[in-house]
Amino acid sequence: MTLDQRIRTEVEDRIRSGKWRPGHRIPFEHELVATYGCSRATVNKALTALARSGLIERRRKAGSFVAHPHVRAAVLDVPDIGAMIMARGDHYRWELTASRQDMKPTKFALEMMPDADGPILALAGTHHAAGEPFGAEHRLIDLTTVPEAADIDFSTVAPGSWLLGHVPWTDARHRICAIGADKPTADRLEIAIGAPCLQIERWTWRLDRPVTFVRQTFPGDRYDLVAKFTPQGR
Amino acid sequence: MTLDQRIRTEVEDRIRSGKWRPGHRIPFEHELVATYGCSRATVNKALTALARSGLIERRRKAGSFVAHPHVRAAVLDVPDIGAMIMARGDHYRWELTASRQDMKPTKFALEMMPDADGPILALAGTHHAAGEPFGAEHRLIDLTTVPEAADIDFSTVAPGSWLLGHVPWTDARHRICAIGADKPTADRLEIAIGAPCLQIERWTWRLDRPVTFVRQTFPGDRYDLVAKFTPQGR
DNA sequence: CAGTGGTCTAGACCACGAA
DNA sequence: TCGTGGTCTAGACCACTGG
Repeated sequence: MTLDQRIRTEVEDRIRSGKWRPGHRIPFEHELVATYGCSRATVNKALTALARSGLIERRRKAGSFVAHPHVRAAVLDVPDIGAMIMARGDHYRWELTASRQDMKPTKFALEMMPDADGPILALAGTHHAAGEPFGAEHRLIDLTTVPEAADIDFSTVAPGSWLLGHVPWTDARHRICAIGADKPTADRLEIAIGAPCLQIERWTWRLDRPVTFVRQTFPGDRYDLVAKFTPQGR
Repeated sequence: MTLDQRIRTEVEDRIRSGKWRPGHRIPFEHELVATYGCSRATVNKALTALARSGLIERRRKAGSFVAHPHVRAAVLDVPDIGAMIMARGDHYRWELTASRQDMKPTKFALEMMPDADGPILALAGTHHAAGEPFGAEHRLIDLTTVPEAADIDFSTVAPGSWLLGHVPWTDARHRICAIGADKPTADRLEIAIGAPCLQIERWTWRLDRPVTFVRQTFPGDRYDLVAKFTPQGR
């Protein structure tokens, strides 16, 4: 273990154990320099890392303080659906049920991707796990941002998998909610109308250009989102 | 803007714009030292930050490379429900409907908090927004880890708010799913039995000791989870 | 105004790993 | 082998800000 790691973990341990409560002033840099017998750069590196992770706050002239709990952030893995299904040992299949290329955004596309103004590729399909419908997907791809998508055969590769591997993106936004299945979705997923479903909508951008919008609908009993995380602010 | 920030953003811009594709070798540290006319420590600081954020990978002797997209991580804000409701301008009220202290974990508690072995505080209640039921909550608090909780009046303060401000935690896990409302939940939320609901379960630990388990159930039309994020690996 | 953290320098030694 | 990144040092100057 390096020295700056050691300083960081020793400070962190005192905070996580509650020995240093929120608001407590931790030793000045020059005090830690004396304690550890190292240079100020090393102490500074350790404390700067703690500040960046949100565990402490630093104020010039005043010192460094254990941060108060503030916003809690969860790290939520959102893997490729096909990879996820295969990872748990089930057979995966993507079924493309509709594909249409519009030169101008349709009403639905304008609503979901208000920044789009050129041609849009609209896809619909179903993810199958172990032969059973697993989730329904509606997707819009902005062909101005991703012209290559026009030439891809999305009946053989799921659009999510292809985009994941071929299109860099810089920002994304998720919306997660519970809805009752409507008639077309219920038919595609072979469930009852009104059955509770988890719906995930994701918008993806690349440098302020919209890349794709996707709405995925999963029967409530077939899909859980799981997130493990540690606090950002204390 | 500091020099290391400038180096970082200039490298980052080239990557995000696609000029440097995944796998591209970025200049060696000593080359950037010559380019920017600064010391190696400054270049190292910038590149180390980029590596920590997952944008580049660094290999001794070989150099630094633009990372390939790998796992996508979403940062999901999970604020205090009361604070969230008040933040959007609605009146918030917490209604405690049940409170029980068990010296030994009940069957339900053992299922949800298998590590618990001592007294458990079991609470149930409803969050109200603008006078309407907003979400139902079932909560277990491990009184061995959080003995202070035994003396708190949870009819006046929501347990989530109190725990958030008083109990440090080190790990948490979320599970998010869609379910149909059962009879008791439907009654409390004033919705139909079977109506789609978003259910969030959260386990919280402090240094391997269980702190609390909570199951929150929200009518599907009243609660969305929203997550904004940027990619970790490119 | 004085002391803190923020940043930077010009060196150094070392471990790793590709050649 | 030997160039790379990883880490560290002993200094320095400065901006900010609390007393």
